[in-house]
Amino acid sequence: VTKAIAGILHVDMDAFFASVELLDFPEFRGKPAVVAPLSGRSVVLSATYEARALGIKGPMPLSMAQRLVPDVIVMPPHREKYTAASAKVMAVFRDFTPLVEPISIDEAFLDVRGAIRLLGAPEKIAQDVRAAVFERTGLSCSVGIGATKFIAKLASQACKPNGLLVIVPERTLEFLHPLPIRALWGVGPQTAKVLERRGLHTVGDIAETPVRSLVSALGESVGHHLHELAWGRDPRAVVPTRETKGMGREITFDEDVTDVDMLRRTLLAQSERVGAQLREGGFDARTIAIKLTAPDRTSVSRSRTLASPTSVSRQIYATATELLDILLDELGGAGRVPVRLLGVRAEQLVDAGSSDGLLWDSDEEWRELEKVEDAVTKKFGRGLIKPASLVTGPGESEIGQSAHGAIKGLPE
DNA sequence: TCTGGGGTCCTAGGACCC
DNA sequence: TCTGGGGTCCTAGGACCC
Repeated sequence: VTKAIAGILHVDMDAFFASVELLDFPEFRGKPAVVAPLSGRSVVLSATYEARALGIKGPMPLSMAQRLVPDVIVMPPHREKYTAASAKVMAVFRDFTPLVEPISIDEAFLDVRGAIRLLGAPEKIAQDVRAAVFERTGLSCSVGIGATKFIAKLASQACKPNGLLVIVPERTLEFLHPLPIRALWGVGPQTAKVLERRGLHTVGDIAETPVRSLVSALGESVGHHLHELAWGRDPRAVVPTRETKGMGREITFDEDVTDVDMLRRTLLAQSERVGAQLREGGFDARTIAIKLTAPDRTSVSRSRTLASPTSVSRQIYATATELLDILLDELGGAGRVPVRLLGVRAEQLVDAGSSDGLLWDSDEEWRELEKVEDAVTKKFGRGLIKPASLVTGPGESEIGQSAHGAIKGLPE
């Protein structure tokens, strides 16, 4: 056991999407503004601190935010800009230590314990990181420092925005125990309800509760984990690379959809994207899953493990659409099931090339595709796939292009 | 006009194998 | 003919994170 040093940094960008947009729209600076798509069931993806001060927060429905602040500025999202800004920021982090673990598009852990002799105390490093991020991107961030990932993360939450906070090991419990249970990583609305019912309100309450009663209430894994966190213990290391477990696409329709052709068309477009993403990452998927939610937001999923892994979009689609047919039958029959959300996921990824998946589609699949295309074109007056979904680039092999050609060429 | 989309991890039952 | 227990895979569902 090494001596505890507060040498883990958690860097969290401030109001990331909104701040990136403000680089392009400086006239909105200082005003309540949010990033949200302009679709029917949109939620707020990011809000400036001026908007938060007026009560807008988190993934709140846009309609609610607009009711709260009628003149709130709504900026539509631009994912590519956030991806690019994120890459820049992560690159800055790697100038300070190779031990950078991105945990989302706008957050990362940095283990700087090995850089202290070279770059100075963690607090000094954190200031330098903040300055470098601002210099290279014009964006501000907050940095929490602690002896563990969890404490570092809590510290960054506590000093937002544009802040820096060190929690030294000797004062960890003093900082930790008064916090509400929701502050614990892994305590969401459901777990909080269970704990509150038992009279546990603060992290200190959890710490005082015997592990066995936490385990009996929450299960083996969560029970133990929370008890450890409540004592500031978190053995998880900062891991720079993690393997991808799965990838998927899903969409919530503006209005519930019962039309089967529309559902299939959606699965086809999603399968295209998932296939392209698999090929880009050099993966084949062993398992294909679909997910569907009803208007009341209950969700069901069906999955199938394939005889041989694939990254071929049309194979993904063929599996997905079969699963959809099965599911619709179970739920009341095709054309009679209103669908709020539909999605496809590829799971159990293996390295492409380690498998002997089919490269080309069968005549049967072609005919199936043609039928769908015809039906959809008749119904909606346009083809299956919007040009935007035909991603080209390094990930798009001859397979993707064959799909491209097939779809563009239909119907002749 | 009250709830998105990208993920990860855990649990639990049944099948199957040894 | 009867029998236990452990391990692994598959499937479905749920909670959580940002």
